[in-house]
Amino acid sequence: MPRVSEAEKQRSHSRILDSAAEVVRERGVEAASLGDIMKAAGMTHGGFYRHFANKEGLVAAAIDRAADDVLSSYEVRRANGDEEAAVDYINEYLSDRHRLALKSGCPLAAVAGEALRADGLVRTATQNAARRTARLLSGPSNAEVSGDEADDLGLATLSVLVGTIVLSRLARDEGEAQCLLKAGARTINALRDPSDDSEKETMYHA
Amino acid sequence: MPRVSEAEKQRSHSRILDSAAEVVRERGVEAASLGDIMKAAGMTHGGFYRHFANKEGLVAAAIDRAADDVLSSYEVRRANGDEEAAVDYINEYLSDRHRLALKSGCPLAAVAGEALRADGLVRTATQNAARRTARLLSGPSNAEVSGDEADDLGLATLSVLVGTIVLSRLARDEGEAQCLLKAGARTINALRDPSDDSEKETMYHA
DNA sequence: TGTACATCAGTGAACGCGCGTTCACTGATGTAC
DNA sequence: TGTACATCAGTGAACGCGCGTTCACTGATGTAC
Repeated sequence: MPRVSEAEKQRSHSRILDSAAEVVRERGVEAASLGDIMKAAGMTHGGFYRHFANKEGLVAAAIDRAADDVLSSYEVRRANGDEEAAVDYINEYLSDRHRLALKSGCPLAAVAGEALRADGLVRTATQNAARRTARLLSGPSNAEVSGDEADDLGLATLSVLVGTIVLSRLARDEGEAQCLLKAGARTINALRDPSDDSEKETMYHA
Repeated sequence: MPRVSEAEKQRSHSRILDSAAEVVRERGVEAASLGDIMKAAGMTHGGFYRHFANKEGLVAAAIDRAADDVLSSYEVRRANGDEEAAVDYINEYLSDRHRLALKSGCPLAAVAGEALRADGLVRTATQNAARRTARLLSGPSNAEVSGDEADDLGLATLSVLVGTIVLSRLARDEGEAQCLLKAGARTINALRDPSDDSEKETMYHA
């Protein structure tokens, strides 16, 4: 069959990336084999190196792609001044749908545990995903609220989201999973809700 | 050299378990090889099967052991009515020492990301570690506070701890790591501090 | 517009490697008398 | 208390397996004339 047109090659490239973004999230970085990824992309393993330098390069690109998949639309909304973007992201994040959809969910929740031991491209890609997500979740900064404080809210929210979804996926039954998701939502309310009288509330009555 | 006395065998068993508890937390479940674990225990790989049925059995036992290492003393304090046990555990958990001590730290933070994809003994051992930790962190239940609500506080706190430490270990520099740890501490204060006026405060003025 | 040819995307066999596991072996341990 | 012997903890070579990676090959694509 080969060779194939340049347009076809780009489509192959996309299919490999999409496939990797799913398989890496579903199985984890190490357990995701190039053979499985290529098979899911409808190709054989030998063609892989026409598209990526090595597995590390693919995984890093796949994490970027996964982050795009889950974040882009919310980032656009927020950039357009939609103040509900973060809230909607949080609600989707703590949903049953997300808990059960490992392969199409947040890449941080799927690979952070491995990435913290990695270096090079995979670590960097995961750090970037964390930064983007924290930024999406950060509070508005203005005259009363420094950028640092706003960033802190993003990091705090992200920590709750990641910890909650990871533990809910580990839970031994549905009930425990539901408890965790609800507890996470309550924690984030305590963190972000203006009715909270902690120091952070000042961020929200601008 | 072989054979070796029964007492010596027990010591070997302990060394393997200790070694596994460290290597599994440091490298992760999959990346922790029996060869490395046995070498760190001062033995060769062939002797392993006199002690454990297979790698899965060792890893599960190692997670139990790691949970004992980090939890036991706090569990004893709490069982003896020491109300500071949970607070001390939280402070230790969100410390730089813990962030940098992956191999002697909380096994959940080290393996939860892998365990959520596992089944069998490894998943169960990790779930047990989560339950024990959540219980340690749960609020006191009494006439005013149901056991469920107390448990919820434990799960909520645990989610914050795990999410925070995982992300702080992934952080790209010291500053970001510090921000995360501090943000986690603040979140937990908002969750547990009596000065918080959210519904959960009632747990604390008994 | 055809023709000749270099390029290169994709195939599938092959590679070395490290893994978990098995096994024949050794010799001190524990036991039966 | 000694002696003879079965047990078995630990060794190190060997196993099959799946992995990431390499490579000779194919034949449609893209290009030069």
